[in-house]
Amino acid sequence: MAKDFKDTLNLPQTGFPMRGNLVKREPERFGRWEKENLYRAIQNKNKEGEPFILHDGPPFTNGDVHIGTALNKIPKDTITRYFSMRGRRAPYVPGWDCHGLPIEYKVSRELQAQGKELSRADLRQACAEFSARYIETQRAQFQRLGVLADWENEYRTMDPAYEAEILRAFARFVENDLVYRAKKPVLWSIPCGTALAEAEIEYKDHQSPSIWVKFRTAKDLPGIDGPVSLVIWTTTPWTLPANLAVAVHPELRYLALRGDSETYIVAADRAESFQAETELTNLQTIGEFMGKDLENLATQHPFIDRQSPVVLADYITTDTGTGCVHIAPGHGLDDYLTGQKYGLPVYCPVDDQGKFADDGQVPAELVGLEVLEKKPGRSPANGGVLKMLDATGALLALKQYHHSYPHCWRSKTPVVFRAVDQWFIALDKNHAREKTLEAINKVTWIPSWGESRIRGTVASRPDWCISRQRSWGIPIPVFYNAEGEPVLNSRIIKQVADRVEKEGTQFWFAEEDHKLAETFLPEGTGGEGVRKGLDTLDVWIDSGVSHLAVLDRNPELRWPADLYLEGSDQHRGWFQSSLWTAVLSKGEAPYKSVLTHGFVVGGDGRKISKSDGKPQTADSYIKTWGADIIRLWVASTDLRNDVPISDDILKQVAENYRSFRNTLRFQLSNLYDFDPAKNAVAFEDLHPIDRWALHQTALYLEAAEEAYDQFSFQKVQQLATHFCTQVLSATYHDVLKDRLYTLAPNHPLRRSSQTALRSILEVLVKTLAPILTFTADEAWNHLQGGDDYGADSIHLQNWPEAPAEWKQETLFQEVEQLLRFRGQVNEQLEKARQDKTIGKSLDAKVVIKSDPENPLFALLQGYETFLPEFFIVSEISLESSTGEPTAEAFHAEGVRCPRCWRWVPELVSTSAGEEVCPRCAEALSALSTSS
RNA sequence: GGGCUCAUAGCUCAGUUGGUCAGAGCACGCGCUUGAUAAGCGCGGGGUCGGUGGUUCAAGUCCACCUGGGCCCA
Repeated sequence: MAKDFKDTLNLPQTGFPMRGNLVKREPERFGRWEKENLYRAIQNKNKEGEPFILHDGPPFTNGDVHIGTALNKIPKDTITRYFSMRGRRAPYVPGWDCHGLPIEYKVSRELQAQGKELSRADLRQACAEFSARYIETQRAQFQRLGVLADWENEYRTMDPAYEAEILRAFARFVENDLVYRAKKPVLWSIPCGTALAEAEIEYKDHQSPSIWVKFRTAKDLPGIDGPVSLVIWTTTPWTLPANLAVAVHPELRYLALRGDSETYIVAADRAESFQAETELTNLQTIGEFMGKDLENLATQHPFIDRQSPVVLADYITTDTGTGCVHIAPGHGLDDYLTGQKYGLPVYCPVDDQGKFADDGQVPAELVGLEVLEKKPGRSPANGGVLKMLDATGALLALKQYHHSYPHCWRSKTPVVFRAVDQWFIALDKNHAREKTLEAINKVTWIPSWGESRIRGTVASRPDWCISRQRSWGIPIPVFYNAEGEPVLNSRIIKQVADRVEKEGTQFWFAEEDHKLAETFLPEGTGGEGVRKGLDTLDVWIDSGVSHLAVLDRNPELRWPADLYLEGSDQHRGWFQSSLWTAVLSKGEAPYKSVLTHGFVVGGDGRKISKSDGKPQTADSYIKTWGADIIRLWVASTDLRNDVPISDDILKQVAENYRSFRNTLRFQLSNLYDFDPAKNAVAFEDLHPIDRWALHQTALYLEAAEEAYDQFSFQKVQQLATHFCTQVLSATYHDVLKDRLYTLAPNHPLRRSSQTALRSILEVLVKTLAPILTFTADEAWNHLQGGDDYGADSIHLQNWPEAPAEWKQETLFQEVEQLLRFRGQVNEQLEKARQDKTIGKSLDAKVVIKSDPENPLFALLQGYETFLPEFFIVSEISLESSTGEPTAEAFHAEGVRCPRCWRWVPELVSTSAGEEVCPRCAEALSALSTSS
């Protein structure tokens, strides 16, 4: 019998499945968006809107999309979708960073494994193909994340037009006289005759001679009789001919140790070890200084007629050595920087072949000796230096030293630090640094500490070294005459740029030197022996001028950008390189605001590394969870900090997703017979509970909007979760079921609720759309036509608005009070359930007793007829008593209606001879007359 | 080692200018429902707010130091 009644109910109906099957179905939906060119349609919709320009930072095209890259791309998509719904013209032009060592390195390795040696031009071709391949891969992977962008007009730093812009920017720097040439130490592979980057270095165990060497002070020290020496320790004796200084730590204590005939100065913390290693006995401490007291003291080079001053360096540690450090600015980065501070030359007497040069300073005995080891541990240069030290008596001790030492990945030989001519951009000329710091002031940094972070990097960075001894990049268009003098000229660079615009940079590498010189050099200045430069530009220039190459050139965009959005590592990287190039060329920052996010870490809060075998590509997560789950994960976390990911976390996100999905599904399924045009109820006729729900919806919308405006997606997610689980599912929807299911389809109360539900669903689905792009679109189509796909996409809709009338403060406060009391009622119902007095709450009658003067009681009385439905019980009895209102639950009296399951005093017969409650009888009668 | 930064229930997070702020959701436990059902509802147990020491009548909330994590440098 009961089953028959079930057929007379208005039970929910929908084709919107409970389970999303995201992994399988999302790609279909994205395919549709592509086919219908949804991106373009959105741009057309907002053609007249106020622009909001998010400028995309280009990812490296050297592998699959990392989950961390997804963390960057998803918020960008969310933001542009949100602004697009708000009617702003928010184009999203994605880009790719194509040049650079990581790619060149990978390609070189692959070629090496195949036993191939390619020319520079051919290697570049292979790199270009590699990059192009990964652009295809990554684009598909980004699209799989639901990223809707102008993929037809994406920018690539290896596009000829883009490359030309890089060169034009460079030409401007040259024009402004900012580019200069100077030596700087780089890692150098002697057999390969080339500079190496950190990525091309392998660390291996190595045995080096470690030596303790005396640097005698040029003058005697006051209070100390006889000769005094600072003792340095080094494992690279061959760098001693290039020694120009001895460094000490300003804040370390140093001791003067008296031996038989002379005095040694070493750090106090190293004195014991010094005595042990040098086997000097009977040393007595006769003096003590702070390192800073020694500054500028002159010492004599042990075997060259030259003085080496004492300088200060705060990177000195007391882990090894003597606390006195041999400084050769041409042979080490620290040494170089220290040398810069003290105005020391960058002296490097070792030539390209790794031999001591005959420069008039290197002792004749050493000239021509090779640094590279002939046999393990046998470097002719080291041997020569040791001999000289021995001869002058400067060598205190010699020990073999085992340590990890950098080796060339290709030749497997130890690398050396060696100063090479490089190109720099001067950052202090024309007050560029001050201007840049000023520009930082005008930018909005989110979070605010981003400002101090970039300020620190900008203030402290040395001049920008822009040349790289690499192949895969933009050539620095410079010529060298027979004497090795560079010809750097903005006019030539611009001419090269014009040709690059037509055919790319490949010709520079493919064509012979003299032919290039004939083309670009003024007549008569070419001649014999002219060489083209083979250095490439630092790739940070490539991406750093994107605001010029993209924002300025794409007519849909504009300069400066409203927003840059990248990981916090980019304060030193792209944010900074873009800032400098913008200030140097336009005098202002290229962005109005900068939003940064943290990094993906594991569930334990530690960084995810390849070695612990956890998945790292975005695809690996998409394959098991689907894009909307990953997008919701992004929206669930505090992006400003580290963002943890783990299976447990994603499981939790998936639960959260299901609660959204089921909320949408409940609303959709209860609107199956609702046509707003025909069935909508006027606002003033809506039932109080429906108006309360609309008030809640207005509050939710307001808050969600504010959160979106602040890019606080996490807050959106929390608001939406609370709205769905608490406001809707646990309260509003639960209360509504009785009237939605059991009343006649056209009953005013049912239509009232459906009217509200429809409005609420629209707000909910739209506010979720920027995050749950696929699911929101799916739900929207079901709402429109009752099917998976429709002509209309949620992403073409405008942001919802809550009519002012939705806000009914008085009524809202009343219902909120009732809700608080509902908590008390639920406690009593629970008690009755535990006592087995009732099962479902509809089995209950609730007696509420109170002092009749109590305002809450008065309120309850005002809503008396609604209370059974509101508390989801069969009967409410309001009784006078004393004190605050209290509730007590009993089993309901009377009989249970087999149709609506409420307990009523008595059942009535229908025309069909069935026994139901009067309300159901009415509903059944309405049904039979309508059918 | 330096710059910036984070640390609240098992998990993701709220906690404005210091004083009922120790909260939410999820997970977990116990029930109910079987007319949102690989769903829904109710109730409940969980935290000395990373640690130590200060400032204060009063501190997750301010200060110092320490521990651990992250990004970037060295």
